[in-house]
Amino acid sequence: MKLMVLDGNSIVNRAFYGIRPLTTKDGLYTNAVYGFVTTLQRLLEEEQPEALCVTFDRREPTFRHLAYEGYKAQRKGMPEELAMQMPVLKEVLDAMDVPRYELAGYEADDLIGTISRRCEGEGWDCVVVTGDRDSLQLITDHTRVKLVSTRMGQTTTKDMTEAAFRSDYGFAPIHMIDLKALMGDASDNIPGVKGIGEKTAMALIQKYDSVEEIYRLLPEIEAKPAAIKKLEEGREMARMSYELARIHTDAPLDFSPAANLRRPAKPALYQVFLRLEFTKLIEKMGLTGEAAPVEMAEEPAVTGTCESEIVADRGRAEELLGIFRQRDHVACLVLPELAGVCVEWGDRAAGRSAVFLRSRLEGYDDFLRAFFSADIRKISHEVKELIRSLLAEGVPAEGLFFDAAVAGYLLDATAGHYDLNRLSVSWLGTDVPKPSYRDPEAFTMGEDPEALGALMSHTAVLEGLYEKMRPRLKALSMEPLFETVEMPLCRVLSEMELAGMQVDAEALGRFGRQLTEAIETLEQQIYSHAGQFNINSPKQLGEVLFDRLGLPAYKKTKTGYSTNAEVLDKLRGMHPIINEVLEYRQYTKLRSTYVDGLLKELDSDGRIRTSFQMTVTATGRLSSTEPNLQNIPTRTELGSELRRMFVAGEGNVLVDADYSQIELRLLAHISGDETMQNAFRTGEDIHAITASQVFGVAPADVTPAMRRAAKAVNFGIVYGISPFSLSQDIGVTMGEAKAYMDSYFAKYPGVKAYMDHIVEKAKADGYVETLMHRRRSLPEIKSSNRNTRAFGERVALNMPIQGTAADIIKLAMVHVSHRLKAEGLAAKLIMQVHDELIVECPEGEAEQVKALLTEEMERVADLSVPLTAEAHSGKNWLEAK
DNA sequence: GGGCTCACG
DNA sequence: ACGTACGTGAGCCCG
Repeated sequence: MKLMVLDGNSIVNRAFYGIRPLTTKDGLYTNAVYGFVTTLQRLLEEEQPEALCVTFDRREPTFRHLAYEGYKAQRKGMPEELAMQMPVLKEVLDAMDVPRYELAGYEADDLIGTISRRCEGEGWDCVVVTGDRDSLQLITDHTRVKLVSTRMGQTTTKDMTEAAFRSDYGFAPIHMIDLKALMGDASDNIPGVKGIGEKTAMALIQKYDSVEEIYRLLPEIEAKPAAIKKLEEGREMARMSYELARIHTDAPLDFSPAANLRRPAKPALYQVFLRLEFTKLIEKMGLTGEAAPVEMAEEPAVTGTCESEIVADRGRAEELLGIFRQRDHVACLVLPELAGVCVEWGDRAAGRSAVFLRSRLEGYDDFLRAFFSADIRKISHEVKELIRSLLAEGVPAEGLFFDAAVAGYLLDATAGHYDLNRLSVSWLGTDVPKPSYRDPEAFTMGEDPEALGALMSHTAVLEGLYEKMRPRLKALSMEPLFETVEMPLCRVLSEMELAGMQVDAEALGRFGRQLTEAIETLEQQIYSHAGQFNINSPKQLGEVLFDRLGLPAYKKTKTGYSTNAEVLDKLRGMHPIINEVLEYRQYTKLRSTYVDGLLKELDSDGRIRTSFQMTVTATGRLSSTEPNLQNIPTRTELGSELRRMFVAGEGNVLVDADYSQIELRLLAHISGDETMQNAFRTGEDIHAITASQVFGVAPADVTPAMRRAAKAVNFGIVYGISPFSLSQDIGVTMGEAKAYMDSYFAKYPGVKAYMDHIVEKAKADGYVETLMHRRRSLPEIKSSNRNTRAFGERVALNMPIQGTAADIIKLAMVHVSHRLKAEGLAAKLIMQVHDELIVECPEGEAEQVKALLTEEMERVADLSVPLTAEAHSGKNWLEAK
């Protein structure tokens, strides 16, 4: 029989510092609890112990404090963000029915010591889990310590048995106490013997085993005279330290291993996890909310008694459409492939639902057209996807005015996921597990009542979400952003995704073959220097460059040598292999990500269709996936050749319009800095003007190097700069970088003031926002961890700027799209790359479209500086830039 | 699945 | 002493 005992404080601390701040919608910190629970789950799986318990320290002083006033005196208190999680953790453990032990006057260590001895006394084995090496003294034949350590963000455990300990330390575990008595322990403020360090102490204990023995033989022991002198002087300290380091195994604890046998979690655990929004864990641990008080318990279909129906005749469908038109709104979800529509209406007390299935309802297509017309107002989930499937079937798709995923994203942009279940958990406190479609066929035929019931529950959740989220959007002044930007954008993006971009597949193929030739040559050259190896493996490449060829390794990563372009660049000229590897990397990147990657995504009509993600980024930007068309190369000449492969369709051209310096203009506007605003009003090259002002030279005397430096500072400011990173970026010393920044801030005091102000404001509010009130909550900024806090400060500087730029271009997209239609043009918006829009249109429309694009893009925001956009047209993307 | 590298704004 | 610019996505390696 085996009992596992956790050092609660040690594990929770490790979890807290190992995971980025994590909060629920209501601002409750949960990262330490989450880390603790996942660690515990992993340990249980690994060890499969029959019994389990956790020990905690208490705040009261212990006998150690009484014995020595310096004991742990310098140890800092727990940071507030961690302290507030402790009661929550205890609640979780109680709900998991895991016994926990704490005792005034004793540390967790002493309780663990006591527990392990009692286990042994009753013939049990004991596994101690802790990050603290003190506990190693407890190791015996029947007690093992699992040391948990976090290095470089990686959590590893090391099993310390008696044998493992001996091979590491060279003496028996119990003499860990003696070791500590000599060398002390800075973290607990155990003094040890002054002047005796780890090396000497280890050697002494290995030779003489114990402090007692060392002092018994003192004058004659084998050690340097200086060490002997120090030992003589430190005799008292050693005795005291011994007492401090010795873990007590006789605490007055009411304990027996059998009382700690593992028990199933209580139903309360589900409720607690819901509150903490641990949906992943709920799923993984298979928790259910049988006891959950859910309005939806009286759910339709499942019981068969409710007000729900599968609509199988035209007349009834007509009748229901009439009812839907009378209502303020209804909720709807569709099945994959548009195989059916589930509609829910009425309030939660008297909800009704109906399912319309293609397989069961004659005239289903007519129903779709009627239902998705503007006279029925609908709330739904993932409206962009819904509109896309409707448009693909030729159904206009109107009247969708609320998307729960998009609303959820606006209300918490860093939540990460907005599936209905998660939204339901965090907004309604109930969960609606995904229906398992055991037999998809039967389901779409309406013959799987359980799955049908689940679909209806999902639809029913929408109404609840709407009722909770709408007032919240209003309270945060987000209604205009939601109603005039995000919701209309759903349709615009659907249309863009459907349109796609035409690609010259033959040219792309040719380009790929050229790359392959070059790659094969380079491969041979590289092998000729170093023999065959996998050049794509950073590990193998690192070994070749730094071990075999002996080149200097400037930088390391968590796992070994760094071989990135920055490092290799410094090695240029030291060996011909370097240039070859850099070229090889460039070519293989182009071939695998772009040539092969894009050809894989080519549709049969010669066009590539990306998906735009509108609920992913923390700042409000879009992202593009499968394939990502927002990172097509442009910075190198060879790479930009790929843009030649993105072409306009027959008889068409591409019109490309981009904002000029939108983020810096927003910085000038938001910060109110007059000098920077004036710089933009002159309409000249902003980086050159900055250089002239920062370096104090006439505009005509600005050298390219000065402009480069000024540009780097301009960018750096927007990202939340530090002298170190600026110096890295432009290759100057940190002192010089600091000087640039100082003179920048002297020239643009408004920018400096803004930076200070926004950080202060973010600290006070716990969030930052854009001009249109798009919000990002920022728990990081109150962190007690320096690095985390510094990250929060940089985000506070950057998000309002990057996010406002995102607001602006999104609004422009909506306006552009509407105007292209209003003017009866065949032109279509097909692409967005953060500050750039691409329209495809017949050649004859090009001039009109250029004018329309720049006009709409410039008009959407009224800033204190001009907002300018430039448009060009061409037969392909490269030409149109 | 995480780490590294590299493509973009 | 430490770690070091914001926001993304994809391909590849390796445990």
